[in-house]
Amino acid sequence: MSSMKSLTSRQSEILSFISEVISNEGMPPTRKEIALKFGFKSANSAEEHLKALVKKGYIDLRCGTSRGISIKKSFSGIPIVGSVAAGSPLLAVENVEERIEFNGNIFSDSVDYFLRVKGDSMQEVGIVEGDLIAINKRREVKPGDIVVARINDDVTVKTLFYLDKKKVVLRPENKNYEDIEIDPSIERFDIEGKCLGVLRNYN
Amino acid sequence: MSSMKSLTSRQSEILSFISEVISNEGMPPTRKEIALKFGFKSANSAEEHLKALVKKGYIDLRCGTSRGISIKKSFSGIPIVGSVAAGSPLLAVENVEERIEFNGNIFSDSVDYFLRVKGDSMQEVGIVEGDLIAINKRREVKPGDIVVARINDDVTVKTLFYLDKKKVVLRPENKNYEDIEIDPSIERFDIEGKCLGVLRNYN
DNA sequence: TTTCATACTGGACATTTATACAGTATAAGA
DNA sequence: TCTTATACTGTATAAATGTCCAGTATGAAA
Repeated sequence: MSSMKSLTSRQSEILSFISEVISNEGMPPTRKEIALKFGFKSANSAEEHLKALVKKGYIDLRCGTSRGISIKKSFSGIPIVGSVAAGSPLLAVENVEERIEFNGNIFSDSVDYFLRVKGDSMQEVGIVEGDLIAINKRREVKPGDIVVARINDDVTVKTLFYLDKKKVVLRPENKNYEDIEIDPSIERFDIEGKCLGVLRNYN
Repeated sequence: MSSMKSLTSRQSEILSFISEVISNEGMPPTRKEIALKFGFKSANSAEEHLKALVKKGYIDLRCGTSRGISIKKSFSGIPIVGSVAAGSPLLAVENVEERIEFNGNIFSDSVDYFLRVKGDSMQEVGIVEGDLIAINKRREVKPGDIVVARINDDVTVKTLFYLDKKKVVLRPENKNYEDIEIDPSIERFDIEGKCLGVLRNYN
């Protein structure tokens, strides 16, 4: 898992396309459809890319079967980000504890990853320790949104209360905690994404 | 939606099989695969069943396309049960407010339906008004489980605290509410299912 | 009674599809 | 430098697949 053969940008595009077609059309594409999408004049180009993806362990091909492409479980699905190592990107391999299969039109935007909630600072809006929150990566958020923010090296989930160039206020949803005020010109501050919803699994 | 053309048992079996193959194999079956499954000696039998399903509005066929079967959204997916009319079965048409596409290995058991939460009686465990809770239909539950129960004509979601033939205690997870004690030999009491998890969508 | 829907078998055939082989060209490693 | 991986075009072909037509048989509806 850690030493994963890297894909060329073209191969990566192909893999994304396959994944996209599966979720949009409900079935994997044919070689011809891949060729059409990328402007290949021969279906064999698609075939060769597929073989490369098999060789590198990203997909399986069922031979003799139309549309017999399946994306290997370990690389499909949406990553669950557990504890975040200080300063590292959220989606760095060491932060991804697992991946889950998840298809559906449940949330209002696409889910880039799930973040496992630590602590009780959001318990009054029903977000509790261990919950998975669905995150869409974006910089633009508005007051009232529940956001994933990075303050210096720490990642936190709070309600955005106020935001301008000189001042940011993040509000915990728990009477025992106080608002966090940040001056982005002094402290390092970044919006990592917006919380689209919550997923909790009992047992 | 309400006056849905009914399927014959064979058609229903075919539809279930298609749905099963899609979720297991990641692509719809061919006519031949359907024929194989049901022991038809001709792929045309499958073709005719597919046409019947199209005619009755349960699926779409993309012509000339291998495996071009798609189950119509309105009949796939998992039902969301909103307010429950007194005395009616949870999954009665009038109680289903919507359906959502939902595939994945997220919950510990299969989700039969989602129930939309009313009120704040479970807020201390992070289940709040408007949340969807994933329910698995079953009679057997144990203390500690969050259950969907029917007391006389009312449906309620609570933590099961105690259960024997003469006494049942359901516990709201909110200090403002008191335990509900039922004598199943006097009151009508049924376990409708177990809550597997929570789904919440902001915005 | 005639029609129609259901549920099949059997055969035929055009398309779709997977997939091999022969090339061309470029860039990276050994 | 020789090899190997990448990224394509072009051609070919067997197998898979969709889909039509002609039957048979049954039961329900008109």
